[in-house]
Order: sequence, then structure tokens, then C-alpha cells
Amino acid sequence: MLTARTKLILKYIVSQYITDAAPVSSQNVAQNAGLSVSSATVRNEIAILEQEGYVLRAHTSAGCIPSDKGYRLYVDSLPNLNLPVERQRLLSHIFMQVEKEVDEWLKLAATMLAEMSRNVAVVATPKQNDCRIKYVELVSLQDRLALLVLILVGPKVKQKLISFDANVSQAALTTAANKFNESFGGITARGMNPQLENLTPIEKQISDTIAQVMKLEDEQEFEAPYLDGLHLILKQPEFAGGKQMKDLIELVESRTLLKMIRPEQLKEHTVHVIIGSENKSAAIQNCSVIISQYGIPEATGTIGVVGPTRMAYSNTIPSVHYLSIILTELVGNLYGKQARSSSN
Amino acid sequence: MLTARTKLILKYIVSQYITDAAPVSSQNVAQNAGLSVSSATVRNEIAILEQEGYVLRAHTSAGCIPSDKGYRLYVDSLPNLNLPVERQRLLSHIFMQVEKEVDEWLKLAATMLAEMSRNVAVVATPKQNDCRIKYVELVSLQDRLALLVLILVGPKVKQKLISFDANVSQAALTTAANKFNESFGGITARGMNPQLENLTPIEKQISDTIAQVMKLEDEQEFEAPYLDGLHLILKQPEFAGGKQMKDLIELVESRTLLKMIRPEQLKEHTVHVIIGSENKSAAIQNCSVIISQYGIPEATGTIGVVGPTRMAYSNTIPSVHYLSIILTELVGNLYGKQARSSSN
DNA sequence: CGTTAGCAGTCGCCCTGTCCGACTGCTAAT
DNA sequence: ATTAGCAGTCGGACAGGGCGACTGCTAACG
Repeated sequence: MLTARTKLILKYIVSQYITDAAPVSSQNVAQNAGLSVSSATVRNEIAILEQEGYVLRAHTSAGCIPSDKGYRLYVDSLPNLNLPVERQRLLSHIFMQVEKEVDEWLKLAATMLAEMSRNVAVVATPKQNDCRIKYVELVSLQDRLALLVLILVGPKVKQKLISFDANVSQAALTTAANKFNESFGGITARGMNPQLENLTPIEKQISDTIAQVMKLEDEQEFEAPYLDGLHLILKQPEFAGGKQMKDLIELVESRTLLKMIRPEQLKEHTVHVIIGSENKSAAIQNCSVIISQYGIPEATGTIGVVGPTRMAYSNTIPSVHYLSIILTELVGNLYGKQARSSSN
Repeated sequence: MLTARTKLILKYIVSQYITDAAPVSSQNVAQNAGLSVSSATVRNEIAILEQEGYVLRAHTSAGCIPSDKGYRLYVDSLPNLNLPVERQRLLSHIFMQVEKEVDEWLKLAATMLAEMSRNVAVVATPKQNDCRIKYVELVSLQDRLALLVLILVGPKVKQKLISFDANVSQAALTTAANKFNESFGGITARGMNPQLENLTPIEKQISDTIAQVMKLEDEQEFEAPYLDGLHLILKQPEFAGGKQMKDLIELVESRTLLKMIRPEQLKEHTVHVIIGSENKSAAIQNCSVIISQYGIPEATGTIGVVGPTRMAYSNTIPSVHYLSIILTELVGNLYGKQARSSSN
């Protein structure tokens, strides 16, 4: 076990390395860490830290840099910080002013989070467990072409073109839509099948399409998440060499970023920090991820930050946390009564 | 004016530089360009090319690289190439198989184009001049919260939440929607105002929201375009140094890419090539853009490729062209019009 | 026993000089 | 007009040396 002073030195080293991105020397610690000892004493302590694997040295005569294990201790010993109140007010205010639209909220959250953390922010759409139909609308576009608009509980709107083999009038489409709306209200994909009786071939084709859209919606694990701040992270010195940058961008573009960074299970409404080699994906093993769930049990999304292990944890963790609270509130309001009345 | 042989040498230099990304020496030209002369003769010719500004030299004793002017002559002298027929068939086939959904087509087009050109592909949504209402739908979510679904001619579906000051029943919403559908069919944003008579305050609020959505839709010049291939372009040696990469990514993330690369006017259904310094935006002055319009007069979109000036023009131009034809056809079908087949 | 000062040793960085290879520019011959 | 040949130029790779920063160690100190 480390002594209190040793831990203090480690914490200073981590915070110093976070701001400077340069190896920390014993002199630096002795002079600025606030403990009145000489650099020689600090060196003795650092020797222990190195032995225990909390810090690394690039070579014999260089300052030390924190290891993942060092970051971990640093993060775990961080007090439970909150965003400054005026910051919170400002954020809430901005969210009030934006258009009332889920996508707008998420995009805004990504932009704000990227701006605050100076790193890549990722915000994934709230995902329902089993999507339920709220309303079906059918609009004729041409003789044999119609637009299906599916309003799901949430609310989420899906659209799809349907082309028929024969002419189908708007009247017929309206009739079909009414029929569906009578029997399909609040129904899930699985619940649809038993309802399909006495359908005309046209209606059969439509209901098949509806089922298909819903199946797709249920199956897809993630929609393309909102992403912002690539330009910020590229300014970090660790991405100066092309390799790391390319790895990250490839990951981002492959649209599997979220799958790669999300831990097996996120406990509700706590902020998780995954440091360097704790990551599953090799491409971001020198990155850290700060991530949290938001939303309500019926519809939960994910919000997080990806950046170099040398990131400003003490600022970023509260930012992620507070934004997850805001989004939870906004999404909760959407479901509001709806969620309660249909959940039993 | 350049002699035929000088032009031949220039073309060889350009094509060679495109494949190798390395300065081309006079020996290289003498041996491989297919004209049986010595390197000394070639040097004389290259001296002319350099004097006229078609090629540049990094320093006295180095091979030469094409200037923007050289690329321009090369591109202009390219024969009107078409994609190989089997390639065309393959592409068309893939587009037939994908989901019938405009967004899916565009995303697919971006991915295919990025893959074929090994560069960044950009596909912008077809933009209507003045959007027209096709159908209005209002769904109650909670006592005071409703979802407005606006189906525009095109078809495009817009959604927006409306929160009222008092309870509003689904029945009242349905009545309002019916009212709007009777008078608003095919109407533009400007055409709405005269129709607004005898409205309840609730209906007034709804119609205001509709007008607002349509105004926004008309005003926004570009939606976020589909983009793919960043990971490909980053493999190009010209982006090895961080600076250029950062510039490009910043441009991409700022969502002004399209505005920056699109020339003042695109003639319908011709492929435009903008080389290096011909670009408006300084951030891509060492990039070339190959871009074309697609769609029909009522709804035109943009499809293009951004890459280093040293890009494979002879492959990429036909790719952009053929994809623009496919998209034109698909969009045309949606509007129920015969797509104008482009003449080439 | 913890702490400290001092000194030797190590290593990266930067600057310099040198050599080598690649290519051009020029000139004189064909 | 074309060519061969030669001198000149430039960048890249490499090695050596000085410099600065920092550590590791040891012996002395309270």
C-alpha cells in the first residue's frame, strides 16, 4: 500500500502530465506539489511508484509519465465533482431554447460536450427495447407508389416507400391505415402477427412492410450516433503522428465506435471511466472513454467522450454526468404520462 | 502552344505522378513514355513545360511534378470515358436491392463512390426549391404535448413536437389536421398565410409551427450531406503530415464542406472538375473536387468526390457521372417523371 | 530512519559535417 | 533536332560531439 505522501505525489504527477503532456521531473514535483521536501526525497518516492507500476519512464534519465494503473488510481480518488452551478444554469438554458426535437437535443449535447471536454463526444439515440406502434399513415405518391409513415411510441417517425403491382387509390390506403390503427395501437413487432386477419393482398403487403420496418428497428443495436469534436482531439499532441489519428478516424467512420467503447454493462446514471488498455478495442488502447447512460428504463441512450488517456478527467466527468441528467430529463418528459400509463 | 510531343510528355508525367506520388525524372519519361528519345531530349521539353508553368520542380535537381495548370490540361484532354459496362450493371443491381428509401440510396451512393475513388465522397440530399405540403398528421403524446408530422412533396417527412398551454385531445388534433389537409394540399410556405381564417388558438399555434418548419426547410441551403471515405483519403501520402489532415477534417466537421466545394453554378448533368487553387476554400487548395448535380429541376442534389489534386481523374470522373445518373433516375421515379437521360 | 546535498552517469536532442545517389543543365558533337 | 557526357546541385542518411535535463547513488546529517 502506498503512503499518503506517495499518493499525493502520484496525483500531482498525473494532473501535471495532463496539463503539460510532458514527462514530469522530480524537481518539478518537489517545487510545485506543495510538500516541502527536496527533489531527492521525491525521487525515492517515485522509485516506489515506478516499482509498483503506477508510473513509467521513457528511458533512464527522463521524467516519469503515469501508467494506466496510475490514471486509474487518480480517477478513483477524484472527489465527486459537480459542474459549477452557473455552468449548469447556462447549459440548461441553452437546451431550453433549442428546437423541441430529440435529434436537435442530441446533436446539441454532442457539440456542447465536445466543446467542454475538448475531445470527441458521442451521443447515441435513445433505444427502445421493443418499439411500439403509435400511429400508421399511408400517403399515395403515384398510382403504384405509396409512402408509409410509421409513428412509434417515443416518439420516433420511420418512413418507407411501398411500390405495388397495381394501382392503389388514396381511399384504399386510408381505409387500410384506419384498419391498422384500430388494431395496432401500442403493439410491438411480435404482437402484430395474430392481428393479421381478413386482409386484402394490398393490406397484407403493407402490414408486411410495417413488420419489416419494426423488425429492423428492433434489431439494429445502434443508430449512427451524433459525433462531434474530431477537430479538437486532432490538436492533442498524442495525435500528431498520423497512425493514431488514422486508427481513430477509421473507428469513427466504421460506425462501430459505440460498440467498441461501450462496456458490457453500464449501471444506470453513473459515469464510467475506461482507461487505455481497459478498452476492448485495440485501436483506442491509448485512449480513455468517459461514458454514461441516460434516459428511462424504456428508452436508454448513451453519452460519452473519447480522448487520450491524458485527458482532463476532473472536468470531463462532471460534464458527461450533467449532460446525461439533462437528456434524461428531456427524454423523460417525452414519455411522461405515456410511459406510466402503458407500463402495466 | 505546345507541340504534340510536349503534350504527350506532360500527360505521361501527370499520370505517372498520380500513381507514384513521386517527382518524375526525365529518364523515367524517356524510358517509359513510349517515345523513343533520350532523356536529354525529354529534359529540353520539360524545360519548356516548366517555363510555361505546366510543371513545377521542388528544387533544381529534382524530378518534376504537375502544377494545377498541368492537371487542368490533362483533365481537359481526357477522353469522355464511361464506366465499364459490367461495372455499371453491378452498380445498378446493388441499388435495386437496397431498401426503397431516399436516405438509403444516398448513403449507399456515398459509400460506393468513396470505395471506387478511394477518396472522400459527398452526397447532398436533393433540395426542393419551395417545399410543398402533401399531408399533415397530428398525434397526441400527452395532455399538452403533440407530435406534428409533416409529409412534404418529394417525399420528405419532417417532425416536430408542439407543447400547448392547455390540454388538447386527440380528437381536436384530428379535426385540426383534417382542416389543414383540406386547404393546405400542395401548398408552399408563402401560400399558407391567406388560408389561415377561422382558426382556434390551438390551430393557430399549429399552423404557425407548420409555417416555421417549412420556412426552415426552405431556408436551409444544405442538409448535412452523406459523407464517406475519410479513412481512405488519410492513407494518401499527401495527408501524412498532420496539418492538411486537420484542415480537411475541420472542414468536414464544420458542415460547410459542400458550400465550400460547390462552384457558383453547376450545369445540369455534367461533371465538373475543380483543381487545387481553383477552389474557393483555402483549406482545400491542394485538393481537387469532382462534382455533379443529380435529380430533376424541382429537386436537385449534389454528388462529388474530394481528394488530393493527385487523384485518379480518369476513374473518378466516370464514377461520379454514372452515380449521378443512377440517383437522377431514382429521384425522378419518386416524382413520377421521366428522368431526363443525360446525353453522352 | 527519513531526509538531504552533491556528483557522476545516462539519454535524447540538436547541430554540424560528410558522403552518396539522383537528377538536371549545359555544351559540344552528330 | 537530337544526343552523349560531364559538372553542378540538392536532399537524405549517417555519424560524431556538445548541451541540457534528469536520475541513481552514496555519504552525511538531524
